[in-house]
Amino acid sequence: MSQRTPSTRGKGRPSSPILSRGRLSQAAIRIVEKQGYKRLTMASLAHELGVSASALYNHVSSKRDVLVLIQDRINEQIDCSSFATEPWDEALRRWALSYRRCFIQHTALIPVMAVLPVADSPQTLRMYERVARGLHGAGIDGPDAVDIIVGIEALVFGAAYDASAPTDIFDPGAMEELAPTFTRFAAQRPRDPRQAADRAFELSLDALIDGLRRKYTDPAG
Amino acid sequence: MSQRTPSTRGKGRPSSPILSRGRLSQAAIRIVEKQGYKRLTMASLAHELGVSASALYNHVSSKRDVLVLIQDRINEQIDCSSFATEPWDEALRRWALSYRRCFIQHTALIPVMAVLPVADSPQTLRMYERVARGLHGAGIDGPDAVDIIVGIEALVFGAAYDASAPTDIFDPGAMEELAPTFTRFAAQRPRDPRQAADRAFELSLDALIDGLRRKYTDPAG
DNA sequence: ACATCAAAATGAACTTCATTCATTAATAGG
DNA sequence: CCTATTAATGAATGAAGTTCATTTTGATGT
Repeated sequence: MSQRTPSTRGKGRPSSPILSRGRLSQAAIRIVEKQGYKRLTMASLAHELGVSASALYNHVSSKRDVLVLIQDRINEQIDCSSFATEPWDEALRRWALSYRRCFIQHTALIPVMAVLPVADSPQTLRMYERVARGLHGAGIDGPDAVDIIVGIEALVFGAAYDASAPTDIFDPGAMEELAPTFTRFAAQRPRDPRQAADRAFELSLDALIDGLRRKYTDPAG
Repeated sequence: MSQRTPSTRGKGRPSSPILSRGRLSQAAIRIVEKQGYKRLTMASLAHELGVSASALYNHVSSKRDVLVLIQDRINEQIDCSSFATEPWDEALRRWALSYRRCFIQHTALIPVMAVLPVADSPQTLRMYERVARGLHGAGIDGPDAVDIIVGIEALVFGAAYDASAPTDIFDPGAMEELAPTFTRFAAQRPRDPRQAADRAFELSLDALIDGLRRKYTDPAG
């Protein structure tokens, strides 16, 4: 699965290391941002780096590995800083908003990430640690802290898909009579699908966090 | 995208219709349940039906189409009946539990479903209608009702992935020192990954619904 | 019965990918 | 300088989805 770090060569030597896991993931992200995940192939990645496709396999063991590398880099951009400054509930909210914002453009990673052992993703682990400490500081411990992380993540992943859904996703087309109530409600949403998705996410996130607040912040405290 | 219904032939006639969208999705589900999504190929599906792969394209326009058909059949199994008998919050809870249970074995469908126009999925539309009516009966209307559906679905999708994650997903391996707090908390979860995932989902679902209850059920009422 | 026409099935070919392998070039250490 | 290791190459493999020209089939109207 994961690769030993294979290159300690050419330290400060004239020859620059042509390939490395770092360059590889950088190039992969470049392709994804310019052309989307459909266009990210081992061939296109190799082309971007000026090598042949088979050369990549000296540094990663599969395309899935490439996706894992990308994922770890994207995870770096998620903002967990609020746990240092805000109450746990507000920090959780900001974390979730940032998390989702980062992954709206990367839904293709979700099936990989969601079942990826944290051991393969150091940045993810760092993120979890910061959140766990934030919750710990608020007196939320043990399995519950992990469950909260997992739950927020689940909502974030699902909501990231929504934001990338097509405009007409709730247009019932010829089947309107099958669902008159739903159709009427759906028609009242914002026309901009992104705005509609944002609204739905924030509604659920606020409700979730409100529920957590009630459960974990002693009402008598 | 979607196909006209092509066969109205052989009604009650001696010759049985060899292929149809119905048989196709039935066979696809059979393969998936016996051998998993990895093994569901156009070739294997054709084999299961005793035809050649190219014959399938007279009934569906792509493999994605096959997945859409499967999805609609699975959606039929989700239990929405509680909206007729229970208060909206409890009904929402039972719906979510059933929804997740149905899709734990079908996470491969999630990337398709999540961005699928409802017009391509009659059973999904029927389900939404029942939920929307249930919420309407509780005085929850318009965009908010849709946003609640979308939010619950998001949580369900994300949580379905969790339940199919490997046992050791939170084992930090060699990086334990990067995340001591998180590691300690994670170690206290149930060993059975399915049980751990169930617990996390129910914790978040309960919190979410509690938050919704507070928002939509007048505390003075 | 028979001719006809459209739907449906066939098998071969095409395309796109990821991945493997034997070989070759280059580099660091002794 | 020699040698072992590491990395890059290009050709080949194989799995999948998809297309197409052609044939088969079955229902329909005469």
